[in-house]
Amino acid sequence: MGLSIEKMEKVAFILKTTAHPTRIAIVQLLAAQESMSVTEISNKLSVEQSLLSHHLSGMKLKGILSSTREGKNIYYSLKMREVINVIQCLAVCTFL
Amino acid sequence: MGLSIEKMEKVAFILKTTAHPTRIAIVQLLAAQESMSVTEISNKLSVEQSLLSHHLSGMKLKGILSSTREGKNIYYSLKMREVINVIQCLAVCTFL
DNA sequence: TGTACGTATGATAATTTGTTCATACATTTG
DNA sequence: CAAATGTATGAACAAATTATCATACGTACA
Repeated sequence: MGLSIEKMEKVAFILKTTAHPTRIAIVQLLAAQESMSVTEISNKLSVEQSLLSHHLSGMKLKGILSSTREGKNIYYSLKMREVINVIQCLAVCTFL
Repeated sequence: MGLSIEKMEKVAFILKTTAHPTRIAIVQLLAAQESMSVTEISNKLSVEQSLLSHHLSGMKLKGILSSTREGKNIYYSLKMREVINVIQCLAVCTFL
């Protein structure tokens, strides 16, 4: 139970990376869909391309997502699947 | 699985409230200890009184903690115990 | 009552995140 | 190769968080 300071910092880091409605929505999509292109995600979520790209590359940098190019498209998918549980954990609270 | 926008915002809200090393440390303490005074927490974590107080009242405002006064002291305790799981979820990842 | 202790509060400063916009890069297709 | 499509990037700005400081508030006790 006693996490080290270092570990707490890492956990905080990942939590921060997840703590945004758009990014939660991205995780939700990729939890259900294995992989999606930027345009697909952008349409689904109605988020402007550039902004979405910033979110995506941040999440990738931090190890939450991974990406692979296929022709003109780049497909993102969920690498750190634990975040699904993290979100589910809270989403399940009826009082939220 | 398909969370509403509203729910995603609420989840993000709680995640944000947790996503900080000091606040994670606070949750850890109160997961193991039921309740602690501000001074006790401050000593344990070596966080300055005023800063700690800001963290604590924020977390209280957002429903994560609750507090009760006992004489000169104010004791905080964990109200939303789900956050323990949220943290545990990530802390368990060996790659973190 | 006044002094000491524990805690909160509010202003401000410092830092970090989020957003927008213009533009660049990569790939495919005509 | 030029044009079109999909995506990334970087700068500039806006907004939110975090930290610091001074000070106020509440309670106990001499």
